[in-house]
Amino acid sequence: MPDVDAPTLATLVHHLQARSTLSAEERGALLSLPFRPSHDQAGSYLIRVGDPPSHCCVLLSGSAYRHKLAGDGARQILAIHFAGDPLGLGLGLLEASEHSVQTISPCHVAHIPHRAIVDIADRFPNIARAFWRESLVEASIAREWIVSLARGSARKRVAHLICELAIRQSTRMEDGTTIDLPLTQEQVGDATGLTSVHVNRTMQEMRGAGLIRTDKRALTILEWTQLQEVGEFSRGYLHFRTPPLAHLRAELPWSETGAAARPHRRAFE
Amino acid sequence: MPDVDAPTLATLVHHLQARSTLSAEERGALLSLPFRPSHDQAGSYLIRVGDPPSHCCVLLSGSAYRHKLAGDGARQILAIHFAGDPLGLGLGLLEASEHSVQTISPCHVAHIPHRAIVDIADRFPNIARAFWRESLVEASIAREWIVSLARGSARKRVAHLICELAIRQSTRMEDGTTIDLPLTQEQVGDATGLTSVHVNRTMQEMRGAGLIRTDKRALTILEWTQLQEVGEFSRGYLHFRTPPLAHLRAELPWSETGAAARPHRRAFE
DNA sequence: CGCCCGTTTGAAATAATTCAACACCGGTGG
DNA sequence: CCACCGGTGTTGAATTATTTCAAACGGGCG
Repeated sequence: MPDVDAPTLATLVHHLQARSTLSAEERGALLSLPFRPSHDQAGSYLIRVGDPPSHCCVLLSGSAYRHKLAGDGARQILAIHFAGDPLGLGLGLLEASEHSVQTISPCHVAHIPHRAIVDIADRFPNIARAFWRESLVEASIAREWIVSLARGSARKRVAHLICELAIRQSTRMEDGTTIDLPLTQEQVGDATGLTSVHVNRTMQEMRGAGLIRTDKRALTILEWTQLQEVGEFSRGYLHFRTPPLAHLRAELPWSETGAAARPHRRAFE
Repeated sequence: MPDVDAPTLATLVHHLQARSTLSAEERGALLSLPFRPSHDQAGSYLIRVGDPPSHCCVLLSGSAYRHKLAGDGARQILAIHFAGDPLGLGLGLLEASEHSVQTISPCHVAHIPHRAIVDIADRFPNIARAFWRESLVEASIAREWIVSLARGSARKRVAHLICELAIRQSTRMEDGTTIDLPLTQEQVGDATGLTSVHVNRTMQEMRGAGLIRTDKRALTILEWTQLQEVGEFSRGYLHFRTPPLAHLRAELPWSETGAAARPHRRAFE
């Protein structure tokens, strides 16, 4: 029962173009990458830790997360992914993935052999740079998560996660303030390093303060500016080329210089 | 007062070869990259957040860290770097760095123009892959830090940091068990998301338990296996091609399958 | 209808922070 | 030479955010 038109990698091209400039020829080369389409139900593993890497997955629809298991069995979510996101683009350059990728909702996925990824990168230096740039941005996002998780209160962590998902979804949003939060509260906890119980209380508090409203898996941001303040969120680390949507354009007072305001935690020298 | 021979990028080549295979021609091309040497005292900024990227820094000697300021002014250290490490290799592909790099000790640094980095990557696809691989490993390390910081007790976080530094230094270590920990306890706290007070107590406990010994900035690992257990450390995420030194080769029981032992935190599906 | 998953609520336990003071140590200047 | 000094490490006691455990609730779905 095929429920979509013949799948294409157009969403991947769209995703790459959010941060890289591609020529028509390069876009064509990307669109003609060989791939195997699949439809996976919620909870399927797309990449398993330790797997010998054979292919890269592109999400054509649905959402997924990367995660890793801590020693005590707790699951730490490392990133949330939506349609268009490539998963494990550069995996072919490493011996094994050190984390797993699992679908959250039912997903359409395109599996591209790593061989083809490396080939196209060798033929088109600009595509190689776009792929490299993707990895740089992934690293940047991971570092931002480090700051959020290591330094932040529960409120900040949850707010920061919501802000990130909002900005990353903003390229595809119609109604600008309602985003797709495909996670259960337990999964939000796994992403923010909190207990589901505490996530619950935190989100209740944020609802009570009028910052957000939730309805099933849809989350509406009522006070974008305040939410950014609570999450100490500044979108630079996402390295989007395009400006954000107008209604999300509010800027924050936070900046490196401004942040140095707290004196007793002075920087080195 | 030049205190070393004419500086070369040999340490960079050595660093890259820990994870990538390079031909003689490629090594030669890397060694003939143009660069400006500098000597910077402890605490100098090599890269400042928001800087328009102009050059990549290679540490020829000394140590440095990347860091970011949280909204409340607290400093979060994101990575520790030693001689040979390239800092901001791919920065030329982004509009601005989203974090700063600061020297810890006096450092010799080679500044390579980004233009030259991109050029050599375009001419040698295998070097492009090596650079890309560096970014992938950086992202992998950042993700491991996420797990350690979000999920770990103070003991785990500190032990994990020590283990990582030990393995990363092991390619250059003579005495295998004594490593260079160029950080003050406050800086360890900034790296692990803990208070210097708590770092102090935690390290005392680890010394008391006979896991480590410290002498100024030198740290001796007395019980490598136990330290790895405490830090839930498994070196895979560093993606070294070469096996670790013999005395560090002890393997851990932790693995994805083993970790699933704790039942009530079951994985999705 | 009953079941399961996710959410909500409460109370007790705990890890880590905060604040404050003191000890140590190498360097610097009187 | 000693006195002082700033940075680092150490210690103690009170406070707090978050976890843990446990139980109940609600709503969609077979």
